[in-house]
Order: sequence, then structure tokens, then C-alpha cells
Amino acid sequence: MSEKEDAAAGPAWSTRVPERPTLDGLEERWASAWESEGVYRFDRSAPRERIYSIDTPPPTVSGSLHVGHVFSFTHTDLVARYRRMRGMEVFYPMGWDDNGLPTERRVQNHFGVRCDPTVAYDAAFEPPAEPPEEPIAVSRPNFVELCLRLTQTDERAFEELWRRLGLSVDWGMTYATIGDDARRISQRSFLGLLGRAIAYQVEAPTLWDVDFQTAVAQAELEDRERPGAMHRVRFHGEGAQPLIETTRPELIPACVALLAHPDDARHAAIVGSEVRTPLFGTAVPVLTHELVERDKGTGLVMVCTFGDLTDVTWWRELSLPVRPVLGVDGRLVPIPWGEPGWESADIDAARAAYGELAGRTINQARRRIVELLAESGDLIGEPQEVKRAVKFYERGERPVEIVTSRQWFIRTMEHRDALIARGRELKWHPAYMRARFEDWVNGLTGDWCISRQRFFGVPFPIWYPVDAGGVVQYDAPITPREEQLPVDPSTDVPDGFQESQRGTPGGFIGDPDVMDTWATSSLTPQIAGREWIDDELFRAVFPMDLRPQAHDIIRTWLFTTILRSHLDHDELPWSNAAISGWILDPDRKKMSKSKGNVVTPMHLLEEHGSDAVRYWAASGRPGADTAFDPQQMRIGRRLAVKVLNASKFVLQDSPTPAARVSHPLDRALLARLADVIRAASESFDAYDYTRALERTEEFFWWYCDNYLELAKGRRYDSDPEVSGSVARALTLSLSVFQRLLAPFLPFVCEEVWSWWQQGSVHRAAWPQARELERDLSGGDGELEARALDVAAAVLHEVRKAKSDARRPMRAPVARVVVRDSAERVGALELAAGDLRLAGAIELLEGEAADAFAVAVELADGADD
RNA sequence: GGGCGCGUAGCUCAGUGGGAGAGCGCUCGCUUCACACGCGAGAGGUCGCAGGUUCGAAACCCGCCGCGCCCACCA
Repeated sequence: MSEKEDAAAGPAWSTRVPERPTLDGLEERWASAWESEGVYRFDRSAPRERIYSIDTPPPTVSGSLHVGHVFSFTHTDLVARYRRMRGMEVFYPMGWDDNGLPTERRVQNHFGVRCDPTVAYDAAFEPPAEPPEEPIAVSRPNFVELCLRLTQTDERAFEELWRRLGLSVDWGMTYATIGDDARRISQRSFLGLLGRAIAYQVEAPTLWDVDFQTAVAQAELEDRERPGAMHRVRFHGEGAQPLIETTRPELIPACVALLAHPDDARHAAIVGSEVRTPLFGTAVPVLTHELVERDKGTGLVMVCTFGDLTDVTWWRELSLPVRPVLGVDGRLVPIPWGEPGWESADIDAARAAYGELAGRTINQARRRIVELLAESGDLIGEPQEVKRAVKFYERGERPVEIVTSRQWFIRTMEHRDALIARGRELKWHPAYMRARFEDWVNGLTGDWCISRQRFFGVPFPIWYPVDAGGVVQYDAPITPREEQLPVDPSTDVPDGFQESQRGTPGGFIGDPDVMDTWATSSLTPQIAGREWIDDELFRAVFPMDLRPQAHDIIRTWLFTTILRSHLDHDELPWSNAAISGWILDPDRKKMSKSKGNVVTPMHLLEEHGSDAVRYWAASGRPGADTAFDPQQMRIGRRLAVKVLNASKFVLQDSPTPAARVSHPLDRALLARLADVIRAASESFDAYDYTRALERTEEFFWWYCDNYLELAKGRRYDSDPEVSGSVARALTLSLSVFQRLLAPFLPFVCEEVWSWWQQGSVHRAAWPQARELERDLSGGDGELEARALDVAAAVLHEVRKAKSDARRPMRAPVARVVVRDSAERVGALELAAGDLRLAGAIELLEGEAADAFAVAVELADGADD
């Protein structure tokens, strides 16, 4: 039982049972009471072993929260509330992910500005009231300021929603991924990796989005089905005229080789020879490689600079030359035909043909070259329509290309084995989610590219010297001192230089890029725990206990967070990962805006009530995709109403409880309750909140339908031992139910708790089976349990008789004859008097164990 | 092509070696002194298909079919 704390109750805690309890208004009332009482405040003075720390997912603020957020954030809150009631100090901060492209795009449109890192910072800059036609160029620090200004509005709306949903976050601890501290920690970690040569810079083929004109990472790609066409194209050889098939004929000028499989006899004759490309007459070798698939197309494949990642593999392994034709803007660049690397059997023809393509976009160039190939007779047959999966940047609108550029990378390939081992150290909930992590690590094809050619993000804290000849010395980066962080090299000046030297011979330039958003998000445990800024706090919360997140970002957020912690701390960032599923609409598709079926979360909370929505969320098992189901919310609301009414029934006019529960039915009830406490606790310990809810809820309904009915007749019994035993069983069980349900239905449970207890239920002790030990000691548990079973069964038969006779439930009973096994009849004898059937009850012993039969005679006459 | 998950009542799902279950929906009944945001009762299923293991399989094994997600060297 909760200890009565003297005078701890504020004005919000009343002590009266209302006449007509209602759910209306509970959210506002208790959310503000929790805030003013500091119920969820984190006490950092607690020893580490009593701290439970959560690495909350920071939602992207430039967008809106949707039903899926409500779903998964509720799961985390269930665990947080359970651990808090178990006596843990719960470190449960909230972060805002305001760093990245979505915010950048919103700010551009909202204020009518564009970021130009070459512009100087203007401390007095104020955007016009109305966004101008032509965007105003502003410095990166000014742009970041505008981002922060806009995201603050979003963050307030998000916080309001989370409070209404009842997340037990300590709102005194929030962070933003673009905030000063996040930039400081992110830049410091980067500099550490740079010092250890784990971060490095290199000019290499990189995945490239031509619209955003930035490098992107493997983890940010997704496949989309796109219609394409397969073209059969003839190359020119001495005698042989080999055919290839390609979906990307516009890359023929970028062709550097043809490949066949080493065992493919069909092409053995030309392997080792040279052939010339159609239209351009460039000589390319015919080589072999194991990766070529014989049964695709003609068995000959064209290698270009670069059509896909396989081209990069072949280019690397076969030491092929490069012939880049694609520019960073997705258009074909001018080519100096005749110069080294661009030789041709017929320079004029090559120039003429390529002149038709230069400056065009990929799609335009493809259409034109098909016409040219048809005219020259090198296109064999008609192009065949094909469906093909094409890689897109997940936010992009055109396929990613591969472009050679200078980028920053973090070494991951050499750590793959260690990362797999980290994944096995981590406790996954559910366990099978680990396979997704291992699949991803095993499938990595290159180091993690972390630089982006964008503006709103954490800048690389790097400058480069410019030599006397004006050449940038990329190999000799200048780094800031730690205490200078965070720096923006586009406006800050490195030690020993003046601003006037920026971009001049003998001067310096800043690295123009920003980090991938995951390069910062991968440090959320360090950011939330304020590593290096508040090391005492960091030591208290890191490594954290829990990472909650959805399964779609295992390859990004979960993976990169493990990587960074492994590299910087040589340990896991957290000991448990709880993976939530997605919300599916009734068609079993992931709910998304494009489907037009997104319901706004605030509307849901207003319509059904927060407890009801939480109940629905809690019914989604860890990891399982769950259907959006308003019906389930109505059931949750029904449960909340039941909690109100059952609590009212137990608490109103309660006779004086005895010091101890003494009667068999009451003792049996408490014994079953102890089992439920054990089951719910075990489930919560295993992060299976759904099972904890199911067990508790199932028994609570049974309790209302059966035990409370049995108690009705007995609680005002003239014998104070009977009434005292019932009263004690009722108050003990009510206290337990209110606490077991508190994580799921925090508002209604706080309300009913306040009617008779001091302090918040959310800081009360989680129920323990041993609270009931004293009342359960002695006696014959089995016999008493059987008595309760049989009594409930008889009650059921009596109701059935009334229902079959279409009589009201208050119809009097003349006589009940129960026939059952000797064992069960014996048990019922203990409780027969407590059934209060208002009529005679006869017990007969039957022959077999399944002899249970009840004959009910209803009294004739009026029902009232 | 590979991996993971799923397939049980009209719907959403629980059930992992021995009685086929819950809630909703449906049908019928009832103002019952906590609750009409209620209460009581009832109907409803060849547990995806086909083999195997076992005295016994919804559950364990093998194969297949279907759905979803992730991954892949998708020319």
C-alpha cells in the first residue's frame, strides 16, 4: 500500500468521491497538476543504479506529428511510468530534430530567403513580413537563426500534444539537434574521429542527388519502381559487332569497357580485343568479370562512369579509366573530344553526336541518343518497355546518380565485425529485430559518407589554407580548439588569420559542407546526457538503459548510434532497444499523407480521450505493425469509465475494513490478484507492455462482473467480520488495480487515486504480491480458489436462467440446486451463504469431475 | 534472389504439446440500489494448404501458397 504522506497533497488532490464521475477535463487538470507538482522531474542526485535513462527519439519538427508518433511514444511512456513506479529515477528528456532538409525547405518558403555561405553574417537581419518574389541571400548563421525561430513554434505545438497525451517527460530537459550544445558535441566528436583518422576526406564516386545537389548516404536510399526501356545497341569491332542491352543509352559516351562472364563461350572470341562505341567511336576493351550474369541480355554488359554501384565496383577492380559525362546538376557536361581520355576514331562525328546531348538532362539526352542510334543503325529493334527498380534519395524526385566529388567519410567497413558483436550484446525487444541490424551491417558496401552540400545542418569545423598560388590545401585542414566550439567556418575565422584573408592566396577558406543529419542524430545519447558540457550528468545516464524507436530506422538511427558510441566510448550506447511497429490503415498499408487517411493526433485525443488513445497504442505489441482502429479506442474509453465507476462503488459508503481479510472468497480474490501482479510485472520487465495490460484488464473485468457482485451482498453484513473482510479486500484490490493500470490510463488512474490517497499514483510504489502476503498466510489456498470458481460459475448459471426466462436480474430466486463433484461441492459449502441468492440452495454430489449442473427455480410473481 | 515477420470467428488479435479463446460487430433479453460511456445471455471457426514427428498438433519439423517489411551486383 502507498504510505500516507502528511500534507503532501496540493489543492489538485481532492479527497472526495464525486457524485457523477466523468472523464471530461481530466487531461487538462492532471497535466497541469503534474507540471506544478514536478511529478516527472528527474532527480540527478540519484545513484546510477537507481537511474533509468531513455534515449528518446527526437521527432522531426518541420512536419507534423502523426498517429504513428502517438503510437510509439506511448510505448516508451508505458515503460517510463512502470520503471518510475518501480522506484527508478527516470531520465526521460525530449528532443527536437530540427536539423536537416525538411526544415531548410520550410524556412526558404516561409521567409523567402536562401542560404549563401559566402554572405557575411548580419546580426541585425530581419526578414520581410511577406516573403519576396526573389529569395534574399543570407549567411549561414542568419539562416540557422531563422530555422530556430520557425522550429520554436512547431516545438511548442508538439509539446502541447505530448502533454495532452500524458507523456511523463521532464520538460525541463529538452534539446534540439541544431542547438548550440548539439553542434558543439557533434563537432567535437567529429574532430576526435578526425584526430584518430577514423573520419577522412577523399575524392571518390559518391551517391548524388541531382535536385538537391548533394551527396547522400546508402542508408538514405530507397527503391522505386519506374518504367524504363531496354535498348539493344551494337558496338563496332574488327569483324565482330557485339550487342549489348542497356536501360541507360545516354551513358554510351561514358562507356569504358564491355564485360562478359569469364566462362561465357559466346563472347570468348572477342575477350581481350577492343571495340568502338557507336556514335562516338571510342575504343573500349572487352574484359571479363565474375559478377557478369550470363543470362541477362546478351551476356555482355557496358561499364560506364557511372551507371550504378556495380559500375563503380568494376571500375575499381579492373582499374578502368573514367569518362564522366554527368554534371552535378543532372545535365550532361561539355566534353573535350580529342583530348586524352576522349579519343575517337572520328572526332568530328563524336563532337557532332555529343553536341546533341551536352547541356541536356538525363531524360532529354536519353531520348535524343535513341534517335541518333536509330539513325545510325546501331539501335537493333525497338526498345522494350521494362519495369525496373531505381534507387532514389528518400526525399528526392529523380534517381540518384553517381558523381565523383570530395566528401567526408567515417570508416565503417573495418568495424563491421565489431558492430555485429555490439548488436549481439544489445537486448532487442522483440528479439527478432536484431536480424534487420545484422542484415544491414552485412550488406554495407562502403564507408559512411557524412558530408552534405546543404546549409542547415552542423558545419564541419574545418578550414583549409590557401597557398600563395591560390590553391586550396585540402590535405592540411585547420581545426578549432575545443573551447571555440561550436564554430561555423563560413563566418568564424581560424586562429592566426583575419577575416580579410578569407579566400585569398596565403589565406584560408572554410569547409562549405554540413554534416548528414544522422551524423548528429547518432549522438542523441551524448547530446541528451550533455557529454563534456555536464560530465556529472553524463556519467549518471550513459550508457542509457533504453533506445525506443520504430523498425524502419534501424539501418539509420540505431545503426549509426551504435557506431558512434562504439568508436567514441568503446561500448554500447544503451542496453535495451525496444522496437515499435508502424500504424497501418485498414488496407494494411503504412499510413501516409499521400493516402489521404492521416488523422491528426490532437483530434484523436479530443474525440476519444488520451487514456483511450493510449489504450489503443498499448494494444500494439512491441515490433508489431498495428491497424489504426478507433474501435479499440472506444474500448479503452470504456475501461477508463469502468475504472471511475468501480472506484466509486468501492470507496463510497465503505464499511470499516478489518485488520485482515478472513473469508474464503476474499482471500481467493487476493490470491488471484497476486498472480496478476506477478504476471504484469514480469511482462513489463520484458518490455511486453501489451501482455501486462491484457492480464490486468482481463482480471479487472472479471473482478467487476463477478467479485463486485459477490461483494454487494456481503459488504453490509451484520457480522462485522464479514463486512470487514470484504471492505479490506475491496480497498486492497482497488489500490492494486489503480496502480497496475496507471501506466496505461494515467489520467483516470490519477483521478481515482486522488479520491482517497495522498500524492500522485505515478510516484506510488508499483504493486507487489508481497503486499498481500499477510492477508493470504495460512488457510487452504486451493480450496478457497475453488470456492471462488464455483461461486462465480453458479452466479453465471443464475443469470443465465434469468436471461433465458426474460426476467430482470433482480427477479427473486426460489431455489437453486447445484450438482457437482464432491471436491467442488465441498468448496462451495464454504461460500454458499455468501452467494445471497435470496432463495434456498441445495448442494448435491455428482459422480464425475464434469458433473457440474445447476438447476434454478425463479420465484413467481412481480419482479419488484 | 536472400533475410525477417505474419496467416486462428465477419473485424482486430491472444493462445507454442492434451478442453479452440477474448474484445468488437451480430442476435435476444434487462432501467440491476458503481456504471445505459451500462448489465446479462447467445449464435458464430475444416486454426492458409499438404506431408511428417507424436498416444495426442492450432502449436514442433519439412515443403508449398498468400500477405507485409527489409536487403540485393535491378546491365
